[in-house]
Amino acid sequence: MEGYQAVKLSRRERQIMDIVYQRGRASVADVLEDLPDPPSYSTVRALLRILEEKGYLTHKKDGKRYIYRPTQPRHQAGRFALKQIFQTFFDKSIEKTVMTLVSDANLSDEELDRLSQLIEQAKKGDPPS
Amino acid sequence: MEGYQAVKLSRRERQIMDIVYQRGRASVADVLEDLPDPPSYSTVRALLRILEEKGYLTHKKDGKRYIYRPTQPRHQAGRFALKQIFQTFFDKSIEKTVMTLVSDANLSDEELDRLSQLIEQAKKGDPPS
DNA sequence: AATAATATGCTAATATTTTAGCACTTACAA
DNA sequence: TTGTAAGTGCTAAAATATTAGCATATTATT
Repeated sequence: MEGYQAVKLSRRERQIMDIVYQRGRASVADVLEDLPDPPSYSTVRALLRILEEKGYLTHKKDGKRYIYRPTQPRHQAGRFALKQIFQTFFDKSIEKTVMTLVSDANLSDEELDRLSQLIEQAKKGDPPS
Repeated sequence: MEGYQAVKLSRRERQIMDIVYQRGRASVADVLEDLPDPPSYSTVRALLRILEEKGYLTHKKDGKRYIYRPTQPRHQAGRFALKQIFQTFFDKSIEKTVMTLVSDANLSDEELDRLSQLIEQAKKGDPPS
């Protein structure tokens, strides 16, 4: 039960993992394109190789180039990252975190309706903590 | 409008910022206590000094020791961090992010009620996007 | 006022991260 | 096929981050 161990990653490694998660899968060129203060092509390749060695990424060949993907499913990594956030910035309160998201989001009526539904379900289904 | 530039921080710097945000304010000893794979006291002092130089922290004296605080308010840093998360892991969808939080949270009935209220307000107040 | 305990200031060594570059491979097109 | 463009593999240099340790300061206690 490890999750997305951003804690262990260096700055560049983290940036790259974020990019790969955002895109779902990425070539070296893709990553380079999205990287802030972009380093050289070689650098990106080296980092991708390291991340693969560490087990965070895999690659497969696509024509002559490699396409990298995260080994951990995105949803799972996302949950881990969220946990980190609400523990660090929102007094470990999920409620506060949701409040902030909803307040800032400017969601559409449909989105809000779906959320209402979800909350209703939660009320029925789960016993209060 | 910069926010919490985790992107620019090294691994240790990030860990330390997280600790200081979690605690609100922290002495060197506090930080050391919470750091994973804890380094030496000296190390922590050096990193805190660097983070202060970079403008992320300030300190004031409390008796003979320094107490460090973030310069950016926690709420603001939290919003920035959340943005990063839902962009990276949830298709830039705040709705998906909230869904995940609420599903996983096992919130109490009271908390759920407060959320319902918030959503109702959002429906009335803000025009749909 | 002297001492002990607990801080910080600073500097330099060490370790890790980040980088570039050269040698080799592969896919494709002339 | 052979040339070329666009990849990768690897290694070692350079830059940054991390660390320890000595010198000095501060506070509280005796």
